[in-house]
Amino acid sequence: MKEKTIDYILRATWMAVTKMYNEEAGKKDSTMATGFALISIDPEEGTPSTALGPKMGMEATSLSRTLKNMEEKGLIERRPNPLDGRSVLIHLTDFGREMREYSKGVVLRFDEVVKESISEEDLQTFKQVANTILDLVTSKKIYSTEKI
Amino acid sequence: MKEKTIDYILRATWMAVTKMYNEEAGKKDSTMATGFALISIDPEEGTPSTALGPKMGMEATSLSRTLKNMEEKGLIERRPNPLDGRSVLIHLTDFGREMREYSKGVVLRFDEVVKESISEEDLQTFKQVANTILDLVTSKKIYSTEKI
DNA sequence: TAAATTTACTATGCATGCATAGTAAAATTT
DNA sequence: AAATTTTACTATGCATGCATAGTAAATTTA
Repeated sequence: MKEKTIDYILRATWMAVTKMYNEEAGKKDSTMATGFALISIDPEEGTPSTALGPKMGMEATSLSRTLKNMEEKGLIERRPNPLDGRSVLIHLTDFGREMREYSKGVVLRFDEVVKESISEEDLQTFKQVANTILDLVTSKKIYSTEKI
Repeated sequence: MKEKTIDYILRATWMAVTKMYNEEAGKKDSTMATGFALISIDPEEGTPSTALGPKMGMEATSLSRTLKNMEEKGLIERRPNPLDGRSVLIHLTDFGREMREYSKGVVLRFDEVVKESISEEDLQTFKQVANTILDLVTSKKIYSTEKI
């Protein structure tokens, strides 16, 4: 049997985690991205949405749609930023705070189980390799940039 | 600065790879999933689509749509399977074979650069950790299964 | 063999990722 | 200060992932 490639393994692993997170979120009629956003929003004060994207690793355009859905679900309110007319401040509702706790629990539980199951040293290697791959890819050193 | 979580790192890395593959495929008006499918199709004889999904790690429903798009692009033909009236056999067109070579090049190039940049030992650890996470997730041992 | 079940797809809907395009406000340049 | 550029969104479209539902053929069961 052929050895699986790095990209295959990365994809399979992330897809499985995605599915698991969406299932856990789905138990409370939520989604993975909503959970990530909830966790990134300050529960006490308004969070500018510009702060959320980089924190979550989500692009502004995807985030905008997620926040719209979250507002429709009653998880957040988008209020104008008095300091900047272009910007919005995200405030959690009580329901949002409740769901934030749930989402944090899901993510923490996963992290705990991973840490129980894999040695600290192997996890460090894993993170370092992933970061190296990320750097290789984002530094655009792999392919030429010309259109063919 | 807080240490990034495993899920964050997995997601960021896979998303970067996805984007890169889609960019490379986009240079020839193709997509990542199409490239993966092309690589999995036998260039010489008809491949039953039941064989493709597991090989690519793609569910039947996603694969079906991808194959439909590929047929519309002229990359493949779907022919009836004389041995089974439910099944289809996927045949590459000449254009499909040409694009298959291109897609293989993209994937191989990535694999080569990764192997040049990361030690064999670290890569093995990376794969092993990813597989452990995959097992943890797919064995459903992380969360209880009740709806709340 | 007839009925029930399983298998192999196909269609469709939602979530989310990226790309592109557009708007309005802020910041910068001239 | 006016013009230009940048920034912070928002809207929308396509690709792809999963879920659900439906169809037809094959297989199994009774």
